[in-house]
Amino acid sequence: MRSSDLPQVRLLPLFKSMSDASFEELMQVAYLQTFPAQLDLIHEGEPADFLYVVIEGCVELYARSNGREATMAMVHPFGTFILAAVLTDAVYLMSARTSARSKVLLLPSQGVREAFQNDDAFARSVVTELSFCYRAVVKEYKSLKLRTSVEQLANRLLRYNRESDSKSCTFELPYDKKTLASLLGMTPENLSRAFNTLKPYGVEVNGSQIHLSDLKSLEILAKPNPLIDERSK
Amino acid sequence: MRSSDLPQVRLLPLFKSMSDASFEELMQVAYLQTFPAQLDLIHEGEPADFLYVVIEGCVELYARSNGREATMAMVHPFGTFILAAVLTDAVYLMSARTSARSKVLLLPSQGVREAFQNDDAFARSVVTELSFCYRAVVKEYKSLKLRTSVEQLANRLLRYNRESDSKSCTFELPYDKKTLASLLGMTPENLSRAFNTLKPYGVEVNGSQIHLSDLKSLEILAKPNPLIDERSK
DNA sequence: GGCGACCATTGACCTGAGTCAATTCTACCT
DNA sequence: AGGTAGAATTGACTCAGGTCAATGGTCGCC
Repeated sequence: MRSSDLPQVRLLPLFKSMSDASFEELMQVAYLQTFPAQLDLIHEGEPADFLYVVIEGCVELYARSNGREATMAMVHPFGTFILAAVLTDAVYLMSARTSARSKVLLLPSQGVREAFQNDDAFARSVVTELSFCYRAVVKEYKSLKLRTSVEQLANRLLRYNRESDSKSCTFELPYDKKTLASLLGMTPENLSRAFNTLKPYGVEVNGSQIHLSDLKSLEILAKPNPLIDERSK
Repeated sequence: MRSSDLPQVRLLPLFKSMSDASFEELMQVAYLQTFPAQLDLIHEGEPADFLYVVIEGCVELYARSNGREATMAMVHPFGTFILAAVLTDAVYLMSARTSARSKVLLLPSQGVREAFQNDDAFARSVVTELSFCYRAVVKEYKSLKLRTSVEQLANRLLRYNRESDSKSCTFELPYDKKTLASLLGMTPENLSRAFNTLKPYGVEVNGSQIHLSDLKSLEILAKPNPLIDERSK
């Protein structure tokens, strides 16, 4: 790992309050690598050798079973993945591939567990991050169980709009539609139809450009729920 | 809390390696209560005032949104719930009600967070428990996304059979069928039909008694996956 | 013992979503 | 500019699962 990258990493929430000693020790065995898009990083079932931190780009977590594949989550800077497996020295439950060209920090599990033991501040950051990931999955699970496809898409669009700081109600979809469909638990065909269903509610689609011309009516349909849709809650 | 209950609690994985001092401090503000069945304990959206540990009985975690309700998980002795909300001082994401008459330990959030800060052994147990809960939800989420209703039911039956130590392939359903249906993400009517679909695979139902007379063939249908169905992985 | 409430089951029907196939669109490559 | 591969869309069809309604079963309670 190049020392010029260190300051950037040092400031991440996960490492910010760590002692200098633990940080240096951990970074001595860490790798910071840039991967092209669509590269498989890990496979479910493998022992958790590394903790991953996304520094740039975007990583897709997915899983396979019964002959099917589904996108489980997308990880953006500066999220981690597979923290629970690393801490309990278990196997990965999900596979991961880069969705775009991405810069990723790899921390050997053993080192993470040692730092966790030795550095209380780090331990606290880890618990915060773990709780955050946990709650994020619970929200996804709730969304899938309690909403129809159209409601899921509507809420997703409202969320992307909220998170794009533009006031114009226009934004880019962060992933291609195939990935978005899998993330929402549907087929690309059905996503396409869901967009059509939302047309009367002011959802205008042009490639990956979305414009929401009638927020009020879209919200009535979507019934957004902070306990599902707000990242921070 | 009665002091006669203390030894039992002291031996739980979560508290076993805690220092005597921290344990006593935490227990001084704890409640151990027995609740009748079908009693609401907490509601999603409320601030996380307590961490809950199920000592006896069974607690159902459920959520509501968009006019629907779904069972998210069942908690058995000696599982905890709402740990992530307590640690991050957030609101509950799920509601909880007793499914049977249950003995539950209530630990004030503030006390848990203090013990977490002051007692490293406890902090480690907490992280283990949190990771375990996290991975359990990921498995549920995978199951829901990757399996049909019938596959879900088949795997659930195989699991209950595995966990009942009887060699006879006969066991009791742990909850009533309504709850099981909601847990598996379907209606009671459809659960009933799913049982019928499984009849040719040796699934014999008599009220809440289940007998599996052809494990081989059921497994071929279910395609069990350790990364979804094994609690310990 | 009989009543009532609730759960479970079954059937008929409907709807949402997946599948398959054909077509269009887009981006990229030469 | 033309060609190609992959993505997105559309239509027709199928199927899984939900809804509604009727019936049967079980349990607790008076």
